[in-house]
Amino acid sequence: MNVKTPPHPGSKKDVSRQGGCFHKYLFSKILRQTLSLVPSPSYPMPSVTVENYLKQIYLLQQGGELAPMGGLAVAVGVTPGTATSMVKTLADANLADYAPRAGVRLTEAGTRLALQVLRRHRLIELFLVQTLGLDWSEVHDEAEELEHAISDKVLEKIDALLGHPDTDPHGDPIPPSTGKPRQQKLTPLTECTPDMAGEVARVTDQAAEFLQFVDRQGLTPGAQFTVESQSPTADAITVRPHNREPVTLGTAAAMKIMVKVEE
Amino acid sequence: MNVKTPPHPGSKKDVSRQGGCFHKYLFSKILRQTLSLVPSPSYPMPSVTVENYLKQIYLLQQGGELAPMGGLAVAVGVTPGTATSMVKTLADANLADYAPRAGVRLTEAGTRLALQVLRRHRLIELFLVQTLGLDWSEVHDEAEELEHAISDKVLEKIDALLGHPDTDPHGDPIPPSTGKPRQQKLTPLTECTPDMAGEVARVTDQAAEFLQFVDRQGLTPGAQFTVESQSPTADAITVRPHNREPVTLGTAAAMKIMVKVEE
DNA sequence: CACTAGACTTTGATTGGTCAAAGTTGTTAT
DNA sequence: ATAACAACTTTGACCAATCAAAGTCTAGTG
Repeated sequence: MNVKTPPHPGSKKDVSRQGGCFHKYLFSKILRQTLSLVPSPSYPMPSVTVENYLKQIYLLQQGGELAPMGGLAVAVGVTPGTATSMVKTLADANLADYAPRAGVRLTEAGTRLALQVLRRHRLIELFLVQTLGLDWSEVHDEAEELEHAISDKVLEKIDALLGHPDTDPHGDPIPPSTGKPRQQKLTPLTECTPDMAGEVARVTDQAAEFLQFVDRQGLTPGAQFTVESQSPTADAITVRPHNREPVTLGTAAAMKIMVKVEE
Repeated sequence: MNVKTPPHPGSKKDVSRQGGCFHKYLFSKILRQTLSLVPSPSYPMPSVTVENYLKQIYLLQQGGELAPMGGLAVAVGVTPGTATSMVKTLADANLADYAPRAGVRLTEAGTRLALQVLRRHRLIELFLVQTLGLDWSEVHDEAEELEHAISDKVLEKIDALLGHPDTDPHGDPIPPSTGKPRQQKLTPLTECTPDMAGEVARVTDQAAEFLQFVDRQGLTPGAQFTVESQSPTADAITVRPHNREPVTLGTAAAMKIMVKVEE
């Protein structure tokens, strides 16, 4: 029994990602599970929209918690009502568990897909910086588009070309093609105390302006620094990157810089 | 007066290509033209669908002729009715001239967009072969997706990386970013006569199977050859690529191979 | 405990893109 | 001239994704 879902009977071309009819698939999947005819045939290509929701839920639920619907709506850029209805669809598809008025969490299948999207996104970012020479402040938006268009084959070529890297230009970990993502144990810069030395590991804000600032100050991932002063009451921390002028950051900014502390 | 079309009021993210609301744009464009407030502000991003229709119309109308609706429907993989209604939309947008029951032709604006799509497609193909090492038989389908996701900025980086090439791996000309595409004057292999020598310049069939065959026989673009025999009645032509075994092709296949004849 | 503000969901409508099937037209053959 | 056919268009429906606005919870606060 062939379970392929003809997207549009009579159409000649493989419309694939964009055109794929996810909802029709759901039907056949439920059928298959009910009848227990096929083990677990890996999901066909979800729509760009579904991929974006999955990715954002993944990013919002970090730590096993439920992602709040409001945050999700903002993250994917839709109204709350739209998010609700889409999340219900994801739940029907067994990609997410939805607790009305509480939030949403990815299932294992959903997590797998989200990690694939994230892997595509981050490999593309690194590729754009490393191979094509774009600035790290502009690659996030580019990757946002490309992550939905690139095939596994091309992605693995890029991965190989880059030497199977494990972080992107912002220090975000690139999930492996299979298996669990590595967990980094990093400290936010806000928790560093004077005289501590460390290395910038990750910048958790993709806004171009912030990234350009970080770059100008010499605090890109890999940069070594020493903490000069820190004061929660003054809401500020001053760090000196090696061979650079010291920089003073407010707590809000410092929180976005994750750091590996020297032992 | 700012003419930007907010895709979804209140949305934070730039939904850009996929989400862009082309029809709403049309409205504002008509407004602008009517009121003569803005000169001619270059079209905003058409949807993936519109891009595909424009590309296929361009490819079908080669020679100033009208592209037939049936052929267009097959080319974009939709039913004839769908093609009709989409072409009407393109005509309303001044991207195409539509003659009911006769066919469709791109306007200048439509042609400009189609050439951009084609440029993206062909540069991507070459990039995939040259930089990422994919086989020339598989890059067409990959590029079909990527051509709608890549920004001008990334495209021009790729163009530079490849040294501003002017043909893709199949010998198809890469349209320049502005201005008219070059016209090659090539001969189909079917029109070659015995003892003529020439060079394969272009293979006008993107089917993987055919491309693999052509590759195995040593008839990829750039290959030198001599015609051994030719007979329209036998519907066949035999050519010998330099340093290779001779190959006999039927007319249907030979027509797909375009050739530069030695003077 | 009763209210209220904010978070969330529901409802009803819209849009772009599509199909199936019925209707129309232009062309060719008899 | 007319019949038949293929190509095309029209019509009515559908689906995914969305929004606006009205409705409903729920967690606090007084």
